[in-house]
Amino acid sequence: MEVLSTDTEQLIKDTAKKVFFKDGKLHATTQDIADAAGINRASIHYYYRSRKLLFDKVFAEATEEMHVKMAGVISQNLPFRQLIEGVIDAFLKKSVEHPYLELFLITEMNTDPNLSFAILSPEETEERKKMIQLAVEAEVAAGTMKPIEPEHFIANMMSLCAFPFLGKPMIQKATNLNDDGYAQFLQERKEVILKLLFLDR
Amino acid sequence: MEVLSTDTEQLIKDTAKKVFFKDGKLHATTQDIADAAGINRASIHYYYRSRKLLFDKVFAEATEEMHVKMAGVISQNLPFRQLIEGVIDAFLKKSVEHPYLELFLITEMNTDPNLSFAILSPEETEERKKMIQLAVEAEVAAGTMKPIEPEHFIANMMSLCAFPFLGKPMIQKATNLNDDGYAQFLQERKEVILKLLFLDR
Amino acid sequence: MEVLSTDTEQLIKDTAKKVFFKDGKLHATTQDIADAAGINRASIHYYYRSRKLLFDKVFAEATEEMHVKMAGVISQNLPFRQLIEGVIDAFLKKSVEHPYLELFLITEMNTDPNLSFAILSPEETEERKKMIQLAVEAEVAAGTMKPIEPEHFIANMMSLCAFPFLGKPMIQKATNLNDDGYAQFLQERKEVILKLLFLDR
Amino acid sequence: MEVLSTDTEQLIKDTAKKVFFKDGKLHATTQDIADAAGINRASIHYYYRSRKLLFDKVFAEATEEMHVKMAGVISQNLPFRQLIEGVIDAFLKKSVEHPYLELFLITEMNTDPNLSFAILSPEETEERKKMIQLAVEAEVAAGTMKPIEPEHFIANMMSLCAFPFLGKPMIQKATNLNDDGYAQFLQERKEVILKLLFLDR
DNA sequence: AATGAATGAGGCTTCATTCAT
DNA sequence: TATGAATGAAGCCTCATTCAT
Repeated sequence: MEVLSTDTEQLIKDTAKKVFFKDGKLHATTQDIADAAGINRASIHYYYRSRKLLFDKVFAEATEEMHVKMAGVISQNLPFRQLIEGVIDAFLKKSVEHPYLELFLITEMNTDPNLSFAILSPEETEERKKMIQLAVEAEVAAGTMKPIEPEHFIANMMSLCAFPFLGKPMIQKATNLNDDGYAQFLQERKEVILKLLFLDR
Repeated sequence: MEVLSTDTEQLIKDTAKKVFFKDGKLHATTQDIADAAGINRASIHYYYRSRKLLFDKVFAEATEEMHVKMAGVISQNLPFRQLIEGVIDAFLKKSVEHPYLELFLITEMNTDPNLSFAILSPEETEERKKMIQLAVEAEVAAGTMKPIEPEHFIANMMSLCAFPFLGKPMIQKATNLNDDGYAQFLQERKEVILKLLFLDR
Repeated sequence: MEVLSTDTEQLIKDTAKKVFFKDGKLHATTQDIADAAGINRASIHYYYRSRKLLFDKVFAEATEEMHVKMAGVISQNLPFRQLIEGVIDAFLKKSVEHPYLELFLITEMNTDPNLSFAILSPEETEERKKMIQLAVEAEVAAGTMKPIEPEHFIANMMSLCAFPFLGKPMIQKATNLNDDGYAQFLQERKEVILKLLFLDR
Repeated sequence: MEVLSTDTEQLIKDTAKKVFFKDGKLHATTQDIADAAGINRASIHYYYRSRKLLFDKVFAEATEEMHVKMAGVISQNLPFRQLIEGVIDAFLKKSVEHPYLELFLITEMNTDPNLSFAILSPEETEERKKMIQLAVEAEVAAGTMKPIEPEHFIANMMSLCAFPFLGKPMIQKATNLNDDGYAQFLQERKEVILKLLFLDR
C-alpha cells in the first residue's frame, strides 16, 4: 500500500534534475524542490543529508549521463565525420532534456575552480586533439574543410551546440522566434552546424 | 592603468561589475562586494539603498555599455561584411571586460521573462532579418556563403562569440589550454569566426 | 490557572500579547518575544512569516476580544443604566488582562489614520449618540444626571476607564499607591465611575 | 551673516519636541527630526552627542515646563476650588501644545521603571492627599461633592484631562467628530470636567 | 559650526538543517 | 519511511554614531 522508499528517493533526484537543469532555476531552494516533487522538505535531508550532497549527486549523474552518451559515440572508433556527427547529435539530444546543465558547470567551476568533471584526462585530450588535427588536414586536402586548429574546432562545436540552449531567451529576443518556432529552430541545428563545419554539406 | 575611483560610490559600482560580470560570481553577497572593494558593507546601502538596486544599476549600465557599442557599429549603415565584422569585434571586445554578462542576462530572463533589454524592437528585428536574408542571398550568388536562414546566422554569431567567454573553464578542460594559451586563443576568435561564416576568408 | 498552550504557535501568540498589551513594551523585538516565550526567534517566522504579521494577528485578536465582549453587552438591549454599567464592567475586566491595548490603538492610528477598528459604523455611532441623548434627558428630568452632551459622556467614560490602566505608573507616582494598593484601587473604579456619572449612586 | 549656532541648537530641540510630543511620533529617528528641522543629521550629534541625550533633554524640558506651570498654580496656596480649576486649566493648556507627552511618560516608565519624574516627593504627595481629603470632606458637608477618596479624585482628574488628548483618534471614532468638531470639543472640556467633579457647577 | 562620508550594532528574514515522533 | 516542528547560520537592511574636513 505504501509507496516504495526508493520511489521517493528517485522522485527527489528526478525533480531536482528537472528544476535545476531543465527549468534553469539556479537558485532553487530545497523547499522549491520539495514543492515541485510534492513531498516534505525534510525528506530531502533524510535521503541525501544535505542540499549540497543532493546537488552534487544529480549534477554528477547528469554530467555522467552525458559522458556515457559521448563515450558511447567515441568508443565506436568511428571515422571522423561520423564521430563529429554523433557527438553533435548526442549533445543536442541531451540538451533537449537538460538545456541548462552547462550553466551549472560554468557557475560551479567559477565557485570552485578545482572542480573536476572532465570526460577525458589531459593525456587523452592531447591525443584527441592530434586525431582532430590529422582528420582536419585530410579534409583540407580533400577540399572539404578550411584549415583550423583543433582548439578552435572544439570550441566551435561546443559553442554552436550549447549556446542555443543556454541562451534561448536571448536568441529568441534577437530572432523574434516564439516557443514553437524555437523548438523547430533547435531541430534544424544539427544540419546547420554540420553545414558550417564541413564545406561539402 | 588602474581605474581611478575618486569616490566610494564609483568604487562600489566598479567592484560590483567586476565581481558579477568579470569573475562571474552569480551568488556574490553584499559582504563579498564590500570585501572586494575594501569598504564597509553598510556603505553599499548608504549609496545604493539595497543589493537589488545596486545590482539593477550595474546590470543596466553594463548592458547599456554593450548596447551603445553595438548601436555605434549598426548606426554606421555599413555594408554587410563590415557590419558583421564590426559586431563581432564589438562583442569580443566588451566580452574581454565582462565575459559573464550574458550569464546574468540568462538567469535574469529566466527569473523574469518580461525583462526587456532588447537593442532592437520586434519591428526592427524583422527588418534586420530581412536585410540579412538579402545579404546572404547576394553572398550565396557570389559563392561566398552557403544558404542559411537569418535566425541561424544570428544564433551562430552569438554562440561563436559568447560561449568561449561564458564557457571558458569548460573549453579549457576540453582543449588543455592554460590561461595564457586561452588569452591567445580568444585573440584568434575573430578571424576564426569570420572564416567560418564566409567561404572566402 | 495558567493558560495551557499545547503548541508553540499558541504560546507565541500568548507571549506576544503579554509582552505588547500587558507589559506595554511598544518596542519589543522578535528576540524579546522569543526570549519571553523561551523559544528560538526563527520559530516566530516559522509560524507567522514576519513580525508585522504576528503583531497584526495578536492586535486584531485582542481588539476582537474586546469588541466581542462589548457587543455581548450592547446586543442585550439593556436599559441605559444597565448598559453603561455593563460597558464599564466589560472595559475594566478586559483592561485587567490587556491594560496597554489602547496604547497600541493610539500609536497604530497615528501611524495609519485609516486603520479601521471601530465597533460601530458611523451610522450606528450616530444612532447610539441619539440614544444616549434621550436617556440623559430622561435622567436629567428625573434629577439623576446633569445635562451633558453625548460626545462628552462617551469621552468621560472612555477616559475614566482606560487611563488608570494606561497611566498606571503616572497615577502611582501621584498617589503613592504601591502595586497591591493599586490593584485594590482598580477594583474600586467601577463604583467610583458610576458614582461620578450618576447623581443617585 | 551666519546663523548663530545657538539657533540651530534651539531649532533641534524645538523640532524634536514637536515631532515627539505634538505629532506623537514615538518611533521618530534622528533622520526624521533632522528632516523636520531642515538640517543635517550629524548636527544633532554635534550638539547633543546622542539621540538618547537629545530625547532626555527635550523630555526633561517638556515635563519641567509642565511642572513649572503646575507649581505656579500650586504655590499660590489657592483655595481648593481655585486650585483644582487652575490645575485643570494648566493641564489642558499644556496638552494643546504637547498632547502626546504622557504617551512618552508611559512608555518611558515601562522601559525603565526607575525613571523618576515626580513633581512632588512622596512626603509632599501624602500631604497633598490629606489636604484633598479635608477639602472633600468640607465640600461633602456643604452638599457640593459626593464622598471620594483622594486617590480616585486625583486619578479622575488626570484621566479626564489627559485621555482626550492621548486618545484623540479613538474618541473621534467613537463620537463621529471631525477635526474641527474635536477642537471645539476640547475647548469645552474644562467646564465639563468641573461639572463632573462638583455638584454645584 | 556644520556636513558628507563611512561604520558598528542590532534588527528582520530566509534557508538549510536537525530533532522527535 | 516520512514529516511537522524547531533551530543556527547567514543574509539584507536600518539606524545611531563617528570621522574627516
